Amino acid sequence: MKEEIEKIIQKVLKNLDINEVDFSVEHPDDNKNGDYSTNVAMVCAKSLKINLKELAEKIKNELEKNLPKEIKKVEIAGPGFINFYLLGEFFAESIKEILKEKEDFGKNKIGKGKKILVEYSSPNIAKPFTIGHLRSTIIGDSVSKILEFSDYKVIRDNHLGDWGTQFGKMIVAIKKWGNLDALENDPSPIKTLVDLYVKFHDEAEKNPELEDEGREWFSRLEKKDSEAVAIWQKCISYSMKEFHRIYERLDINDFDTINGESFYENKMGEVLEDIKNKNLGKESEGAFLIFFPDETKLNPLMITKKDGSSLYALRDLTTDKWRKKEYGDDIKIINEVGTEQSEYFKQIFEAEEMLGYFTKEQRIHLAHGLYRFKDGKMSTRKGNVIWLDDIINEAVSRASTINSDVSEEVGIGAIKFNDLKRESKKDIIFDWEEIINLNGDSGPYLQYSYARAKSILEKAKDENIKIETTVPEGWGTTEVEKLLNRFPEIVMRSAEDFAPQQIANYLINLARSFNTFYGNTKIVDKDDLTSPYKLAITEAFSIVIKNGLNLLGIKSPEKM
RNA sequence: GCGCCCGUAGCUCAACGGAUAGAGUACUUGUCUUCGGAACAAGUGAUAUGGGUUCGAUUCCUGUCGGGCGCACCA
Repeated sequence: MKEEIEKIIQKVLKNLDINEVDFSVEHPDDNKNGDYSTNVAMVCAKSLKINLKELAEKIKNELEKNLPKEIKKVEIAGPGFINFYLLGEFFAESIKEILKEKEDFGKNKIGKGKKILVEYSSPNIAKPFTIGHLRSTIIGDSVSKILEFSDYKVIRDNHLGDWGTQFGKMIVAIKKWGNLDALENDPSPIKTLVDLYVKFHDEAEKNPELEDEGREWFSRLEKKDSEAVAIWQKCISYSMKEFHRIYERLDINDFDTINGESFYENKMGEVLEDIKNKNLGKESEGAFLIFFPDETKLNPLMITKKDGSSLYALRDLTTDKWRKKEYGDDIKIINEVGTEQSEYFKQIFEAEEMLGYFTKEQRIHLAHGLYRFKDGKMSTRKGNVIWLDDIINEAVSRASTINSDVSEEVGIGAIKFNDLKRESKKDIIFDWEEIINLNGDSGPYLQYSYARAKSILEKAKDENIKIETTVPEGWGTTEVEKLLNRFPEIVMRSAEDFAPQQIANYLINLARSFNTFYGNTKIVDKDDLTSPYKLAITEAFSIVIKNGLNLLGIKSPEKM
């Protein structure tokens, strides 16, 4: 419809001999101002320096000659907007469409089947799966789902942190204070490993030589020293077991590739050569780094250390080069990583452009902010990590006060929604009351609304009432109908911006309009159940909200 | 010190350069003995600050203040 209106306006402008105008057609926030609205008159009046009101009238008159049948009327309002009001039948049509397309409703083609790789989650081996990784996991999963829904060919990539100096340190700690055999029977080996790692840092403060020892063991690992490799592999197997358990619980386990950094370890030579061939690298204080043309804007990027061993940046460049070879030159890559690495990614993107690997359009750093805590209860003290399990368990236990049968779905959904409902680059103030609240802007509220709709439909089915999309007199323009109609457009925008937040906020508005539509339960009386069109809206609502929740990775239990 | 990000009701968040800046929560009030009342409705309450661009600025540019993050051998 939007496109149709744009076309008509183009035509009208042509008739009026006005060319090249950059106008827009949008939904007014307040639907008193119509279903669609255009600023075309204001924009034209400016560039043509003519009287706004006269022009608006002229355009309006011309428009009225060309209106499609779904448009009821056109009006000039406010500072010069031209507003379009649609007939109820238009919205009833989209209800029909929703009932027909079901889980496909909202799909769009903006991806045009192109490949896009989303790197997310990426926990570190032998480290806790923290709430920081949780954010990346939740956002990455949702963005992947949204892109897939929008006809992208999505490659979900879990880039495990399984390489780096930290493993040298880990090996030193295990050898000094740990016991490999005991680890084998340890019920929670990761906790033990983390304790050892913390101990390493404590000891290293008193005794800095330990750091050198750690670097040396990492160097041995890079040279495939058998003892180092054996210990390293043990760490991986303990961690992977733990990660799989967590992904299972979060219902996020459809990664296409789980290649750790170590996978790219033997491919780094090529990249080093590229850097040398293009003359981009320079030595400084024994280390090897890339300097950027404008040094005031971008700090140099270190590639290898003075002992020759690799750094994160080299492994990342190698990873991306491999991806290009594997998935094609025109692939886009999204890294879902915290905001603290913003500058680092700028360096990487610049380097990849200079190396001729990718253009900047192909590289996206989707950054997320930190978790912060309102009450000091779960704040991080030094050396005290927040374990993801503790957070999930608390969420589930709080959700069980709502309904114990589906507390797992509700608790986890609540955490996911809390993460996805806001702009991801901003920090999250973690507040349990906000997260679990059944009435607020929360996951449970959406799930509740869905269950309510399902229950109404169930009841109607028992009473043998059929759903029909014929619009009764005076219907077809309620808030909930209008919002249902907008779902595809919201999905599209959310895919363009990689922003699940837009779907999340839309769903809240939709659920609220639905609950307002039914009012308090007293109003859901016989009349409602015998109104086949009202049931059609209910059914459409249940479909859309379920599709939306799916895109956020949140389950929709039918009973709550 | 330099760079990036953020300052919107008491609190947590919205608003594709557009119309009277929306929600939730908290607080006040009303519907009211529940086929889902953990509901619905009403009310109080905000763009940190100075300048600029624009027909129009929470949004863009710029100064100030406040907060977060990053800045060479970690990832």
